[in-house]
Amino acid sequence: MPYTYEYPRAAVTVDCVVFGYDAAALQVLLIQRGLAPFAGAWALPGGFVHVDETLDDAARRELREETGVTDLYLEQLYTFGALDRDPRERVVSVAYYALVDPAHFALAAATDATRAAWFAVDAVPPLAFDHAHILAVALARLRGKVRYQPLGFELLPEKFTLTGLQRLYETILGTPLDKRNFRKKILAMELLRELDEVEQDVPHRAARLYQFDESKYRALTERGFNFEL
Amino acid sequence: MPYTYEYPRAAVTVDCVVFGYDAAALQVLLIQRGLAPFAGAWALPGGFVHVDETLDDAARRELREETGVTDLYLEQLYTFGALDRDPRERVVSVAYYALVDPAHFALAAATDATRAAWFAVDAVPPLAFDHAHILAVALARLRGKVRYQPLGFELLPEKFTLTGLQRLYETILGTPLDKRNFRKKILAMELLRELDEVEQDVPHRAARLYQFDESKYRALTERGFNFEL
DNA sequence: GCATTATAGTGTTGCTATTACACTATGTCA
DNA sequence: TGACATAGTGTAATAGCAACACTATAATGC
Repeated sequence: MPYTYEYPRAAVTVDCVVFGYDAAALQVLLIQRGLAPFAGAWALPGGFVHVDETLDDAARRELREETGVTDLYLEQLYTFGALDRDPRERVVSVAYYALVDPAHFALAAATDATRAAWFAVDAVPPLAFDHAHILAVALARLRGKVRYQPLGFELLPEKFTLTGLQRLYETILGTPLDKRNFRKKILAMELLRELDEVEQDVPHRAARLYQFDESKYRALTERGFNFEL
Repeated sequence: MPYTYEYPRAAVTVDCVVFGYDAAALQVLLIQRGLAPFAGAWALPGGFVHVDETLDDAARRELREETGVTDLYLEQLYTFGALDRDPRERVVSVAYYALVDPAHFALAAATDATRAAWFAVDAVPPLAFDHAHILAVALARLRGKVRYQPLGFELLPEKFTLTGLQRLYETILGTPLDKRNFRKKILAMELLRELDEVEQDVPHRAARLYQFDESKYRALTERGFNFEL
């Protein structure tokens, strides 16, 4: 049942840049398109916004449908509205970026229409549409924001070692950090709960495990505290 | 000539939060709506995005048409997609925020359809749609961003005094700043060109005028320099 | 023209935060 | 039990930040 409008309209899509951290590299979740345009090419998960769902809902729905990822930190990134981003028609895309621990869930099985896989952010294949550009913007945002918001924890398992956390920050920021200074700073913030557990199955002295304490963070934030580096 | 689509679609609008600085207060530019919905109410300037213009172009066009403002710093803010933001139909709004020196241009004359005026940001009338929310988000962004990007200069005349610049920052940030420390810091950045001119028509010793040096800023930025406070 | 007023302009010091840096401790494995 | 791999820990020098008050200059009014 077709709908009629007085003027031609732009369609609205959402596209999601899902970051994960694994194997000591920052990864991004891509899907392989089954349909034209760009059939066979890799692309960011995403799709058209339904008329009865919010943008956030659309982003979560597309992620669930196309990749199986459900539980994640999700934040709007930017809205891309170049005239020729989609060869079919005028499409405005509201881009989101998301952070997730890849070990925490299984990717959706491949279907006829789509297949999902992780790629290291510095080794992504050519992407459909303007998705390479969107990815670049998302990376810049992540690198900028991770310095003054405790986002890094979203990419790690619930329990992690201080060295693991440091490696993550080194990977995202692209610079080595001093071990003693890093630990001093992080611990001084009192955002971490020290657990009575150590990592398992390592061929050397095991490191103590820590947990991010969301409630402490919220309490501190209300008192004007600012996370930094 | 109506257009037909398979599914109902969201319409796309742009809305602009235009900040100005005058009379020692931060101001926002509003228009009074002539048409339903919200006829007579004040609202952010904005309107529907044409199918053959980018989002940025649409924002600039609406500003020109509705307010007469043409030359300004304009940046995308956030995209609002709640289901009921517009009582007529589903409308997704890409919001922009803009900075301008109000003294630099004249507001567009009132027409049957619209009338533009400045309001102090802490004394705006009730706004149409979700525009009060959009304004709040824009203010938060401005307050956050002004600390690490030299945005303040966009709100001032080309030539300004150091005290004027300090007052602006105090107004936006809502905190008093130390005069000597402020001057030291700003001058140490070497972003300002010191002019051989002083302010005119003041009933006391006249202050020296300075000018923001955009090219110096770009040069420094490329070398990893970061504006702060 | 002199006193008043209003703002411009200017340095130093103590404190805090940041950086740079190297060794001992502990567990695993062969 | 020795070799190994990583955990875990403190200090000193430096740089950046915050706090603070007086003199200089132009205009105005008497």
